[in-house]
Amino acid sequence: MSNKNDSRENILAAARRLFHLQGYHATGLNQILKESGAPKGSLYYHFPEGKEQLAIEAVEAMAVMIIDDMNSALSQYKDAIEAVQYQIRIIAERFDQMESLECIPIGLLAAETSLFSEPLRIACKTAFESMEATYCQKLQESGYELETAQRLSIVINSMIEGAITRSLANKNGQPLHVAAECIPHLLRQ
Amino acid sequence: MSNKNDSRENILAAARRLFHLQGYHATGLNQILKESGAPKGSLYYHFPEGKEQLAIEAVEAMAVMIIDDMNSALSQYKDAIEAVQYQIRIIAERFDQMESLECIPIGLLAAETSLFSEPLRIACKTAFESMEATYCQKLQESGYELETAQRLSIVINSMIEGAITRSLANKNGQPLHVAAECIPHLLRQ
DNA sequence: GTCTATAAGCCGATAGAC
DNA sequence: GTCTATCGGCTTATAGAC
Repeated sequence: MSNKNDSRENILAAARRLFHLQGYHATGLNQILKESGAPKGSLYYHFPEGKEQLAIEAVEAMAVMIIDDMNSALSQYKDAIEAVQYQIRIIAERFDQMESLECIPIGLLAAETSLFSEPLRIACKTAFESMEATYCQKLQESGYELETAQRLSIVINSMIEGAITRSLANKNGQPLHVAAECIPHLLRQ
Repeated sequence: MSNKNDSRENILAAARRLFHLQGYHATGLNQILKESGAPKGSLYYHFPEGKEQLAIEAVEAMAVMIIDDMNSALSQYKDAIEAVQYQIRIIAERFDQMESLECIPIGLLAAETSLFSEPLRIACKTAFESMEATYCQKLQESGYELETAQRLSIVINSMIEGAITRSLANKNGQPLHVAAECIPHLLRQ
């Protein structure tokens, strides 16, 4: 009863972490099982559709985590421009210290799997839309009209995802810092 | 003599195409060889360091191709803002028609391999820098100061990479079209 | 429900014939 | 230089004991 949930949750937590860090194709089920401590039979009992189902649930869990972090950053400033800048700078500093790079973009999974698995593509798309809805709400609270806020949310999200990838290649947070500097120009329109 | 180059070039061309379309870990050497028609022995003769070397050279070849496309798009308009918008819209239309999605972002390879292979990370970083230098030159020709042009080039590149990924998840070019609309606000500063 | 043993196939890489 | 046969290890997935 509680064991069931524990086992399932352990597998899912390891999957979320590893898929987020390494991507879909670089992460093997054996690695996930080793890290979670569960045996292979459990995985297929809890996730009968195998790796694809596990990845879909992992993406959903990532989105919850990311949006949680976003909200706690965005709530630090009332003004949307300052809030988004602050959120980007928090991510940038992680790259400067090359610590806890667990937050590699969901975009990696999206790009890897969009032409490969339709259900996974939908899961990534839904995750992106939830993230954008979070920006959208903050922008509306700062006085932007719904339609403008929606368009800007997509651009902010794209820019951050791209800047994270760029920062990975750079091995520092500079591209993210530059992105943060541009937010005022992007949002004052 | 010419056979040698043919074989090598065939392998490299297939590698470039497949890595660009599927990413590093999803692409097997067997698939590359099958597509290029070469046997496995040839691959290790021409690329003695194996898959990693092949991917590095493939990334370099991708960058050349991409920059070529960029230049022919950017040269259509004298004004940098219009030129970049035009370039983005060309990519967006490919996604609208879901055709020739060979141009999946280099960011996929960068994100996949940055924490995995240092030489590959450097190759991706260098590719990004070449792309940014191309934007930078166009911006300088439109009157931007060097330092401003450099910062903006990184942001443009990040935004496009992110918007391509976002468009992949969306299965249409809308995020790229929205990004193109934002270019004037980003560049009028 | 939990776990093990194993299947069937692909991976990157290599040895060695020609 | 070109090509084939093969290695050891990994992959996802399953069958079946407990």
